[in-house]
Amino acid sequence: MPRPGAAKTRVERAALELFAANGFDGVSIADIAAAAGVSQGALYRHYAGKEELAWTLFSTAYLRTGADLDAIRASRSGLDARVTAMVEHFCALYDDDPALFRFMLIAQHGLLPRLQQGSRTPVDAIADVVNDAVAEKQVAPIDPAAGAAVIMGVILQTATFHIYGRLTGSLSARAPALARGAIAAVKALA
Amino acid sequence: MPRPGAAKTRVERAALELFAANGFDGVSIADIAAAAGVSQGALYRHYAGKEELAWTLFSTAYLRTGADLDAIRASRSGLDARVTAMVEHFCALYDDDPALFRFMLIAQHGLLPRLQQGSRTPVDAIADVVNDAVAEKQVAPIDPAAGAAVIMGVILQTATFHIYGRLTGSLSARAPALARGAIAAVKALA
Amino acid sequence: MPRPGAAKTRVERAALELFAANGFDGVSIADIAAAAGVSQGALYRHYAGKEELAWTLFSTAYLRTGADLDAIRASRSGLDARVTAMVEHFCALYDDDPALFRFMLIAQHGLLPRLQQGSRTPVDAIADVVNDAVAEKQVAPIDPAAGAAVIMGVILQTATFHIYGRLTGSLSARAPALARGAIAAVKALA
Amino acid sequence: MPRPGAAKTRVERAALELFAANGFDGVSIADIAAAAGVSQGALYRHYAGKEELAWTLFSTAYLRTGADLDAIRASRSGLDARVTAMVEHFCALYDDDPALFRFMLIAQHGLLPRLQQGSRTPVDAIADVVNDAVAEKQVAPIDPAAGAAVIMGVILQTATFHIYGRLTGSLSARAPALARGAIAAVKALA
DNA sequence: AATGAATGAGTGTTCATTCAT
DNA sequence: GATGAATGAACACTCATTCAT
Repeated sequence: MPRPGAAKTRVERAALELFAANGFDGVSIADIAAAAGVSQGALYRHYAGKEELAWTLFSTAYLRTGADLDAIRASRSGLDARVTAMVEHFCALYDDDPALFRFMLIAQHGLLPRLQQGSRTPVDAIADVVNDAVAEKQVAPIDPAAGAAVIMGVILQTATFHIYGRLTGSLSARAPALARGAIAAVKALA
Repeated sequence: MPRPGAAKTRVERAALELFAANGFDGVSIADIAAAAGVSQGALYRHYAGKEELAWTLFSTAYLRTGADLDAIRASRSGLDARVTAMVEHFCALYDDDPALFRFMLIAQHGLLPRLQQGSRTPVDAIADVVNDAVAEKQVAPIDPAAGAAVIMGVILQTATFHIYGRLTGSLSARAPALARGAIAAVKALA
Repeated sequence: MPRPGAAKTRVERAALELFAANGFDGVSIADIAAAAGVSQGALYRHYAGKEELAWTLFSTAYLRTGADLDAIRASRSGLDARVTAMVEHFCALYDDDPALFRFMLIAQHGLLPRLQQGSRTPVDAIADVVNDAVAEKQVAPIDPAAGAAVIMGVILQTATFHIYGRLTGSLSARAPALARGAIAAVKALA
Repeated sequence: MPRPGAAKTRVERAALELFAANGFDGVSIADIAAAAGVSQGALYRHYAGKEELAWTLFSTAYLRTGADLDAIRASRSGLDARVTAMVEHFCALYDDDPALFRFMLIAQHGLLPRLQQGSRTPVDAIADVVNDAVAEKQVAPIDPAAGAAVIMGVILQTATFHIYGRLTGSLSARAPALARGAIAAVKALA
């Protein structure tokens, strides 16, 4: 007799791991239910369907990350400090829960278009940091989205290489170098 | 009464566009056949199955890109010149055939593990460029894979932003800035 | 609103009759599902696939028959008594469930090789009876398998003729004559 | 440039071997064409379809065997001499072309019903031999079909055991014993 | 609340057959 | 006459979802 709520947590964790490993279409409701030790029907008490389950997992994690980055932006000033902290945050996120990170990386292709306009995504937070830096003349005028692209590219591609085994070891150990790379890249864009 | 061979070409183009837009699992053989104006059975004369069709499209494009980058590396010297030419190459690739680019971006998650060891991928070519630069003391010693990650990240994430509409206009116009960003990022890694 | 478990039984009966009448490849899952009054998908809750369904039906009936013949051998002595009882058993089997008999006759061509070594088949039981008779000098030395062949041939070909309408009436009525024929054939082999 | 007619022969041989090994449904037109070294389309110049090809092979061999047995019956007298010759004929048939024998054994389940009434089958020839023996008081009165069943059963089941490896060596070597068994079985039926 | 049997639409694939060349 | 590309109907099987218990 497990305490209520435990089932939901187990389902979410199982779904996350399976989605991360096999992609959305590579996982069946039967897989998730089996991994979570729950009946298939029970899943539908908590989620309207498979898609909604994935969407809940994704949007929660994605918007949470956006909020975290917003908090970093609010608590620091200056492009260098902010980007450094953000890169560290991403690296810690990856090291703490690679499955969650990989899930976000994979799921965006199918789920990003579903985000309602105005949501604060990680991209928005980073673009705002770039925008601030331009406004404060820390960097020459550039498109904030273009700046956000190179910052995220440096991080995410490094994570991707790690997933595929081209890089090993903790990502956090690489955070300082990645931060330097991201900052240099933004400044060189202009 | 189309001439023979035309069917195969039409199938490949249709498959590429559909895969790029909807992902491998989001496209059925029926979809491809309908888009190509061909019967479903006809597909199986040219490909052993859906997976093999996708694999052929992917590996052809991916290895072709690897070969192109190897050619660029062979025809130039110096980190800056090589990376600049490579970035230009990627941007032109994207502008010429965004569907192909997006397909490669999407398909790697499922198909990369299938590449046989020793194939020359785009990553290998770029990593070799970084390795050369280290050997020639153009940059301080860094892991070639880490260097390749930031270079590819700068390019691919920018392309991704373009796909999702966060950036507009031709990517080639951004090539010089991206090249500067990529080069600066690599040099700052050390 | 049929009670649970009824579906499985109905599926098995429908499959048996259809396989007996049309052969394994002459029956589709759709046929079986329709005859059983069940959806196609429901079949897969009970069996991994069409092949496994046929295999279950066959091996159950075949090994059951082997066990029955072993029991007959254990409960009697002497070639004549044993063969007579076995022939009666086969005839009763045929009369009780001609579809099952015909299914076994047909299915062996595809499924016999799948029997794992060491299983007690009807052939083994009969061959052992012949072997015993040789050991006890009731018949001159012959290959037990050759003896089993003629005994089974007498029975099975008679059943086959009945299936094709060359013989009519209950097979059990013919059992005594068949038993005499089978016994005489074995003894004449030497 | 093979001489005309050669293709048809190669097709028939290939079809026979494949059908014998894999059953009618286990062989595709593509398989046959490939094994015969002929295009798929070419098959339809000689046969209306796959079924007709199988039917031609079967009816030719089956009716030919019937005719052979009729000839044996015509050229000899007495149950013993006739059955002995017939058993020898079957054994020689098996030894000379096991694939053909196995094909006939397998194909009858699907194709026998297609024989038009009045054709002289092997069964008819053997039943006539039994009938003659009854008429000539060589055996007590029995149903000719029942007699034919035991004679054929003795032969065919022995052949079946040989196919499945339960018996080895040439079948012709077993012909005398089999003939004795078949004759004894018929006589014991009454 | 939870189960798991059942559904039915959809999937990738096969294959006998046709027919333009 | 021969070829092989193309067809289209069938096939076994999967799976998200529903619902009686």
